[in-house]
Amino acid sequence: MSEENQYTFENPEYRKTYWHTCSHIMAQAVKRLWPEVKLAIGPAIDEGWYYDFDAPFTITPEHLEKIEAEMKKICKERLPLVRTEKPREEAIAYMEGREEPYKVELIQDLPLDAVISFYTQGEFTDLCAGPHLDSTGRVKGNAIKLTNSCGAYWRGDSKRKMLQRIYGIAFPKKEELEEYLQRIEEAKKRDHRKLGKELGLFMLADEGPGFPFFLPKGMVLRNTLLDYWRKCHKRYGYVEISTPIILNQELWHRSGHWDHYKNNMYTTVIDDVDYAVKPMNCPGGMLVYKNEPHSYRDLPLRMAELGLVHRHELSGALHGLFRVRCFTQDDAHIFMTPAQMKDEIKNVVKLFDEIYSTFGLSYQIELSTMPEDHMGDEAVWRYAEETLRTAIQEMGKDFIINEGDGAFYGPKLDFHLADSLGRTWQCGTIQLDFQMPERFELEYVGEDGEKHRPVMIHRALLGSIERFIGVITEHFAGAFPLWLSPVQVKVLPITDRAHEYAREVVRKLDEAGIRVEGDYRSEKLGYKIREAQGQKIPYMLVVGDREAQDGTVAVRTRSGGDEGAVPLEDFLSKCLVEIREMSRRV
RNA sequence: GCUACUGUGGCUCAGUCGGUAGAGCAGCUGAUUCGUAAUCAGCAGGUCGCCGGUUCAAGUCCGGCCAGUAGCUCCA
Repeated sequence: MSEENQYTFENPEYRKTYWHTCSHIMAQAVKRLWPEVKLAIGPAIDEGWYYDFDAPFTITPEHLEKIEAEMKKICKERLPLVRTEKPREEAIAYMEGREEPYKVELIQDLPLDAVISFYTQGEFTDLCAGPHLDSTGRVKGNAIKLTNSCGAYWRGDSKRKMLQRIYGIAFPKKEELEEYLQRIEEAKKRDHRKLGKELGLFMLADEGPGFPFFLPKGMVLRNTLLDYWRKCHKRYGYVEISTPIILNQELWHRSGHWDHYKNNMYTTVIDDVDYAVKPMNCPGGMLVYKNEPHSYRDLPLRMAELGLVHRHELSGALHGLFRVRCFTQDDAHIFMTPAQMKDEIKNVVKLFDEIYSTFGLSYQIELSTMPEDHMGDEAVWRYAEETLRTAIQEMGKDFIINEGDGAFYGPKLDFHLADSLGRTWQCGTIQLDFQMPERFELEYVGEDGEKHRPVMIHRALLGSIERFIGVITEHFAGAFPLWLSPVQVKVLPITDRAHEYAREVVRKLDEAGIRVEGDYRSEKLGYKIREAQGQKIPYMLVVGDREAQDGTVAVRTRSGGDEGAVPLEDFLSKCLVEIREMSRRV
């Protein structure tokens, strides 16, 4: 990092320091206004900071305004921030004296040899490792915005007290703050819930919270996506199966799901026998594998399934298509010999890369390791984790480690994609599983004529079809590439005289396999364009007397406007090329 | 599930201090035939999320439930 760059806002380290100091200023403001409020923690985050408080009243937007005003004052006071260190007992006594029980708990939980440091600004002192700006005067008081307040559990533990969290953001210049807030507003317009409604893609009903309905246009999108998915999977050597949605409870006991996942499972009774609705597809896949004997020559055996699963998610977790209670996983179970593992993982990642890049999506990989609630012994887990790690390292991929976040049957690589507001959602996942083959006693006959146990990969690429459609809706802001657009071309006759020719254009495009509609209403051209534009239809073909005469169409794109008249045949062939190439041009 | 907030025609939203609901768009009908982002007129459409309470009177106040939103927890 160059010297002059060190103290600019572009430097992420400096930015974090700036926001961390803001969080202290906010806590100081809160303590000045309401001394009875207790302090919990207040770190800088990727965009801004938050601070958790235990307040005897509900924090409302009016409170936030008062806090902002007080923060402005503190900035003007130019209070120097001074670091001090205290020995453990003294530190505890100090925070006890200040009646800050949460701080006392934090200090008590620090390792015995930890350096315990404090930062003081004026009358306010907080337990903090730092670093900080040297003065509250370095923070621009009128470029601070407290964005919202909400509940948050103390130490992230849902069994402990719920505190009140205030989120804030700040910039060195007021214009930058306004620009940031503007950007958030723009991003909200791309929300897939809003676009899904406007574009007629999907709906949710009170009669089934978390159970999405697909509307005709959404169904075209979904089917087109799946056609593409099937083509790719065939090329990568997958076969496709389908397994039942409901299977008996004995099976779920055998798979381990009952022990580890029953809180999220829907159950039913058929002829006095207990059944469960599948929350995952694997047990069905195991039964298919066991349906016939396998030779090492068959491996790796890649069995894909577009499996509809149901999971009882907490009501507060539901979120449009991103978090639902029933969804279709583009699942696959790959059975292989231990020696094939690493190559097969790479093969899966290669397929992921191909499909994600078709949409222009970038991802972040997380390696999730053994959770507390797991099956199987640790050595096997560590071996599986190591295999996943080396496979992606050898492919030159970056990843972060998510300690203890694996599935109960094995570690996994998760592929996270971002939504319009930068929140990331797990889509793809590659999970290595030594447990399930054991539990289901899967076998294959090896070269040596002996029976061996295969290893298994569970993987989902899009993750959930629903979630993925939500992600690409936001990614494209509803303006899907031509090949994916529910309606690819809209023909707009200018007057009734052009209707006959318009119908001919529609027929020709339709026969060529283009998804085309005509707008024969008695409305002005501008009105029809406005509506087609709002529906983000890639191509509008304006046809009037001139076009009917010449056998042409006046092409208008949703992004570039009027492109002039071309012969219908020329438009059609260009269109077909664009679809075939799955271009992301428009 | 937790904390807070929100819920008015298909959509977006008004509705003051409690006095019995309003607009624009969409829809329908008619007129208009108009060349690149909204033609005009008329009509129709709401037990104000649901249940209960307070009151002479509740969209409005109170309670409970349901659903949604933000975040937490959890997760594809």
